[in-house]
Amino acid sequence: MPLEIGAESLSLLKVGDIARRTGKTVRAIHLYEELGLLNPAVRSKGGFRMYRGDGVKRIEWIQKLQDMGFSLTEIKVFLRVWEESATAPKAMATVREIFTDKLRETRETIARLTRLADELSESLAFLEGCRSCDQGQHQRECGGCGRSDHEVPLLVDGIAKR
Amino acid sequence: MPLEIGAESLSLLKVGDIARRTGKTVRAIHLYEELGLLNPAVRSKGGFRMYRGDGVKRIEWIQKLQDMGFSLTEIKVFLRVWEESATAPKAMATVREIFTDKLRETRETIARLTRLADELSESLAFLEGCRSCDQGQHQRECGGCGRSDHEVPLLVDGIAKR
DNA sequence: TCAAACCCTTACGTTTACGTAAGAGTGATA
DNA sequence: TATCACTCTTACGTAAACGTAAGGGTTTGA
Repeated sequence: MPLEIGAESLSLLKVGDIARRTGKTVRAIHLYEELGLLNPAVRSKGGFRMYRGDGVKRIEWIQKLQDMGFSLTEIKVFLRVWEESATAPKAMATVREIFTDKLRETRETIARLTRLADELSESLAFLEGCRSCDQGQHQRECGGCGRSDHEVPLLVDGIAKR
Repeated sequence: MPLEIGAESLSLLKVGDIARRTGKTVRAIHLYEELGLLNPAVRSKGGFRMYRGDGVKRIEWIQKLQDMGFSLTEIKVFLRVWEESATAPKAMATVREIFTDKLRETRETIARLTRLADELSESLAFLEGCRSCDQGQHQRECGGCGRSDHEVPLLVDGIAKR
């Protein structure tokens, strides 16, 4: 008769194993548990958290949502909504809603960052002209060059003020 | 003989004025001063901070850099580098460097967010198929439908686990 | 059975960009 | 001169996502 404990521990991972496989720290995993994002499958009789392989998947999922800009608290809400949905289609509908919102938000962020990148490019183009500035001029006298005010981008203009 | 004080105060702004014109709070402006990002032009004899109009520009500049992802501390370094550059062209070279770095970083962020948006779209497309799921099925039984594992996006798969 | 390597809980620390409150003085106006 | 709105300094509070340390058990393998 084989040892049940041995057979069990073959497929169960300790928190440190999960940490290594996900790149997270043990502390982070503990935190996720405190927040209700991930529970160990069982505890060893000594109290060790024992996880199944899908614990790794759950953490990768959390990571991805974090990358998308969800806070851990939002992720928690996400899970609760899921768990409280009586039927699968209803649960999926909620998930679709959340994802749709986040997709819109992400696209807005992309648009905003694109505008900022454009501004940066403009500023850099403007700064090219500063190469030919009188080499001995002190930075405090910057602004004294011939370039008219309205062509100075805000990103550059703000520095020299004061 | 006109009152000098009157003439002065005509063009000087109190911290509350600056706050209103920039949408920042008084506390925030105080913080910027603590961090060395913005100093009042003078103090009234009673100790009130008095700013010139370019204070507003400086704050708008700070706001823009924050939008770009600079921390206040980074902005401070930015200003110090500028102030310590002996000549204008040298100062501008440093600014170009910082902006170039940030531009690259911003583009990387845009690329990352674009990939995430794509993943979201994929997941949403997948979830369309869940509309036709057996209406009575409980969410806990999700995954029992005929769809093969490898076509389930991580963003969806991670929810149902555990 | 012993030791090294892990794990447990509890709880305070860290960073960022302010929020908020207290107690007191200032400035412009009636 | 009396107000009332504003401002001053000082200093503790806040939210997020862990980091870190302390004191003490648990596993596991030699």
